Amino acid sequence: MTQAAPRGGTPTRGRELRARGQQTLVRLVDAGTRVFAERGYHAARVDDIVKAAKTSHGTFYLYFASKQDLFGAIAEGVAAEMVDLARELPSLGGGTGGSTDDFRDWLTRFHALYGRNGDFVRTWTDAEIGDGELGQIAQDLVTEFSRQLAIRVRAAAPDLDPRMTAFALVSMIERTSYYVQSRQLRVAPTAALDVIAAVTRAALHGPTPRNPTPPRGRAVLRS
Amino acid sequence: MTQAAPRGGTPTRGRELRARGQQTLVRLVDAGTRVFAERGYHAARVDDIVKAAKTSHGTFYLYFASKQDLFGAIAEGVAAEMVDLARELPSLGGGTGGSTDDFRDWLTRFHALYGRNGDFVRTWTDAEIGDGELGQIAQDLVTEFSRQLAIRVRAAAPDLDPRMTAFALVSMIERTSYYVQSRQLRVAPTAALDVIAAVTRAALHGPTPRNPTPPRGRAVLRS
Amino acid sequence: MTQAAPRGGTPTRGRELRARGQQTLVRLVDAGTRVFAERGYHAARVDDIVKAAKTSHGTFYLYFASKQDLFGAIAEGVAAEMVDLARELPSLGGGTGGSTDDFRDWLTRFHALYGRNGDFVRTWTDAEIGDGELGQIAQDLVTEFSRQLAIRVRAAAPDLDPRMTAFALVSMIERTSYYVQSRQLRVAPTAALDVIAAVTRAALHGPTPRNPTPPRGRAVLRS
Amino acid sequence: MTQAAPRGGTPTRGRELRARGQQTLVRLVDAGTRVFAERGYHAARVDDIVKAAKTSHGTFYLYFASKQDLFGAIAEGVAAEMVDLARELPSLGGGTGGSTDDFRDWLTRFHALYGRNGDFVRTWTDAEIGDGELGQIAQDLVTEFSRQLAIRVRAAAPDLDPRMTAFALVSMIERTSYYVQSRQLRVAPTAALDVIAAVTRAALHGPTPRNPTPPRGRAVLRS
DNA sequence: TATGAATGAGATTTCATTCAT
DNA sequence: AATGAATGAAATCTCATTCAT
Repeated sequence: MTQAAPRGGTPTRGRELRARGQQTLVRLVDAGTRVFAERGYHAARVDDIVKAAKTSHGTFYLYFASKQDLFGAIAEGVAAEMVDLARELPSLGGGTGGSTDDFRDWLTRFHALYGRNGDFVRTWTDAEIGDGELGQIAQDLVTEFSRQLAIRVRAAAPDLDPRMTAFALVSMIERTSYYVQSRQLRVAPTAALDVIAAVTRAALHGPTPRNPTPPRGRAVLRS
Repeated sequence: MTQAAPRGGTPTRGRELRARGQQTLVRLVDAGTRVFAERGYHAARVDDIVKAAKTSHGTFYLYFASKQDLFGAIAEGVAAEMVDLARELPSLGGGTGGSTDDFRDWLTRFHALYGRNGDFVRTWTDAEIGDGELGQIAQDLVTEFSRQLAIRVRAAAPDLDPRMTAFALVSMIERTSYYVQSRQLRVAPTAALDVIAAVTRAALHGPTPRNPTPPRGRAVLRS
Repeated sequence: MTQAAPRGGTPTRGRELRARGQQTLVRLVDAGTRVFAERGYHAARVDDIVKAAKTSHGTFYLYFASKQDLFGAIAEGVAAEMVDLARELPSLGGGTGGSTDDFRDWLTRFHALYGRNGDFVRTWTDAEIGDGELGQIAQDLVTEFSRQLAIRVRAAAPDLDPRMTAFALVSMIERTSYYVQSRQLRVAPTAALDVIAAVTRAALHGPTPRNPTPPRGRAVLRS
Repeated sequence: MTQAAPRGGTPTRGRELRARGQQTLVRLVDAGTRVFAERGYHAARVDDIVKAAKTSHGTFYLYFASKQDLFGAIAEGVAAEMVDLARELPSLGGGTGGSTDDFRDWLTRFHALYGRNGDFVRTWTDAEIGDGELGQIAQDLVTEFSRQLAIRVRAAAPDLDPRMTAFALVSMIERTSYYVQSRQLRVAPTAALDVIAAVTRAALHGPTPRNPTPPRGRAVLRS
């Protein structure tokens, strides 16, 4: 999970930046991330961004070809971070080892990363509509995320359809994080992550033992 | 699940609409639904909508106070439909009856409804940001949806935190439907719904008995 | 020589204009012609044009897709007028009739037309550089103009290269008109036209008899 | 015909340039000539120029006060060259000697010079509009050119209005060169120059004796 | 009830010029 | 003497909304 160094848009490509330029670039990327997250892609004004970055319109276009270019640059960085994280998904247990705790830890890291980037990620839907390239980034991210998860699912629960299960779990993980972070679901994050972990575990291996000693002999409830 | 009669905006409120007016109103709502779904809230132009409705700008503002007003009207209708559906969620098994098949059927109905409204629903994120009223509708919808599900969860699996589990499941159901409908996850809808149903069941009651060694003698329905 | 009815740009194409719209369109075209002529293409601001047309920015773009679109529309109209005039070039004497006076009259008409459009035409160089379509209009105009003249030249003086001679004469006619109209050459227009007519005549048929009775026997000067 | 040494703008005036500075100045002037010629005054970006000169914005303004200043400097140089050439116009025959061949040779030199500078000269119309100083240079050039030609005309053909005839001929010479150079008139330059020479000769002295059947005995064509 | 036309605030982007090193 | 970075005024264009018939 490397925090990808911000990467400028067209105008910057090929230019070597000195210290001062680097600084400005970072300020613009940071400001953009903040403003996009707060207002959404369309409502975010270039004016807001340059004000937040304490620079000028002209400077903005020295580093990025357009508002969309900046958005894309940020999106790529964020996507890269999240893909990196996905690749570090632990094994999900089953035959080959890997403990539930590993996954629970990973969820914590995911939630932390989502906490930093989630507001921005949410705006993708806004920005992507009608735009090929941006939609692609988002789609690739989901695809790769699911693919990584599917690999673990296959190993842990060979009977399940790995791809579909992975999509279902990714959906749950991402959206729940969103509801928690957006305060639409007001609970302690740890509690929410526990539930996600439990559902995941149940989906793959069976139910979470809820009481320390599961009522012995209790047959599985008929559904 | 009543398709809420389209409700005009301020300009319409209090006016009795004759047959012709009703027709125009319906045309505008339909056109709006289509255009918003295709382009998203911000990219949708009032011009597109009136063209699709084969009417004029002037007429638009005879029926709706603003673009947002139309969006809100549509959103309310859609939300009402979906809440209606949520209220028809069957019992999820456990002590009090209700079969897995009932839930699976309900999922089919959900998917069908989402098929009609999903594209529009997706744009809520786009429209809502930074806006109080619209965000409220979306939030209320999710809340009510989760509340209804939570009621069933509580009955079916008293040991689980109903609210949090409900949110996790709603997240999964909604997003997966989205991925399927948007063709990002290219699978037969029925297969996807089967997986959702299975995960839900596992989360509530334990793992799905898988084929290789079906629990002998056990009467319970194969999943 | 029909004054081509002004023709709107993309936004207008396909729309039926009512009386009021027609009026506005004409006002914009007139204002554009004036402002472009005064300031040149680049220095002309859309703001200047809409002010001169006593309308608003928004309205401008209701009729024309861009500043260039307006320019092109005007240019096409002007070019059409001038081509029409070129087609009315009289025979230039020689075997098949046609008197010098006819050509002199035509020059008067040309000069009058150039008087109305010349300032605008001058700006073509400005606008055309780097733009394919506009350059084409200008080029087509010159080509057609020369072609028409070449036809007359061929008939009147079969020994001359018609195309090249035509270009040379067109060059002279156009530029001299320009110098006269721009007051760079401060002479009575009629005098200038007389000279042009004389040079043309001399080029085609021989020198103008300058004294009522040309010195008989005077051998043509060795070239 | 001296290639006027490039002359720096305000910032340079009064400064003594060392070898390196001289070099940079020349590079800028060359680049400017090229870029202005290619793109025209308005479309030429200072950025293009400094890139072509392999230097920086900052440096540009060390040598020239503004984009216009550079343009003016180049224009002055070009104008000087052309005026120099105009002053070398040979006598045009008539009483005082001077052969047609001399004029034809001069045309060749003119065409060569125009070949080097024509693209730049063409942009004057673009740059000059609405601007006093630049227009002045162009105007002075034409005036002086015509004045020089008028002197020859007066000597060669006393009956003609020298000033007006000179303008007509200059118009033809310049524009035809332009059409040839811009490839709008696709002919061998020598052929075009022959025609120009012939028309000039005819205008001043009478028609060129043509080969096939020189009109026997018949004096001048009816006008 | 309907509509074509008009509006103008506001958004993005450009680029000649200046600054700081 | 040179340069990368910064500036901001100004230009073009958009589009939700209102007007007038």
